[in-house]
Amino acid sequence: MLNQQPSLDLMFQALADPARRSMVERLSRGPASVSELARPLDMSLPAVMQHLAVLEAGGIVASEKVGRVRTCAIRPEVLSLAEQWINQRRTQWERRLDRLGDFLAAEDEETT
Amino acid sequence: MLNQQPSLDLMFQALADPARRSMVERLSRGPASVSELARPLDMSLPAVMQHLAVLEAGGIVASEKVGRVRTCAIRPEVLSLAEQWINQRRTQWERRLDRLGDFLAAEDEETT
DNA sequence: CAAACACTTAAGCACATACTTGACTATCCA
DNA sequence: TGGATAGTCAAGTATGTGCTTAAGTGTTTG
Repeated sequence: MLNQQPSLDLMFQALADPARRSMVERLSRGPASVSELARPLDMSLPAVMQHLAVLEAGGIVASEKVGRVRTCAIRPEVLSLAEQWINQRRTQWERRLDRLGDFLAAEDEETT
Repeated sequence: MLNQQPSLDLMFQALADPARRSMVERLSRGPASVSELARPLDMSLPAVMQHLAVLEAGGIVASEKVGRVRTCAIRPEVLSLAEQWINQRRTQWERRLDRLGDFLAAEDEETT
């Protein structure tokens, strides 16, 4: 299938859980099976599957089943969307601060 | 007060809601009062206060009350932490892909 | 001083999340 | 073929989230 026009809601939601971030962290070092993702997590396999579903719903991760193993991988372009949203708000704020700084400096200049 | 050593959990959690992102978006254009944040949102003031509390718990926003108005502002350094977490996973994945590409290219070179 | 303003608190409710266990289904391998 | 492997489905439960309304508390302002 491999569709996906993911929402920021689901993307950030997916990243808001330590188990899911641990899975992403593992996947950032390369593809992995479900049980590989599960190994370091102190919870049942079904629980891990549910986390995986949340990551897929957020578009952060894609997976494909071959034989009896499901292999998971990161979707970096979606990760990048979340990154960009944050970056845009942050830099807008910081540009505003800079302009304010310039304004205050100019005003100071004027009065001296 | 102004303490804060925020967790990724609470940061991403805070960003995972459209009302809260709308508040951040508004704040990225400069400080605002609670009712200013509430104006475009179709919900009661108490609901907005609860969203604000989530944003503060995540460290994304700080606020201070002067007289009867509470003024809110973005904490860009915290926003930057979330950004960095994503960026690190994404670039790690992409570096891996690059190395893999190099490897395949070299292998191809060898066999021709 | 009284009314309007800008929150703030508390309580309650519907729905969503993060698990669990138990049972089941396909591969794969000896 | 039969057992181990890797994953999946279905329920059930406890806790968390996102609202609401109703009733406050301080702060201006006419």
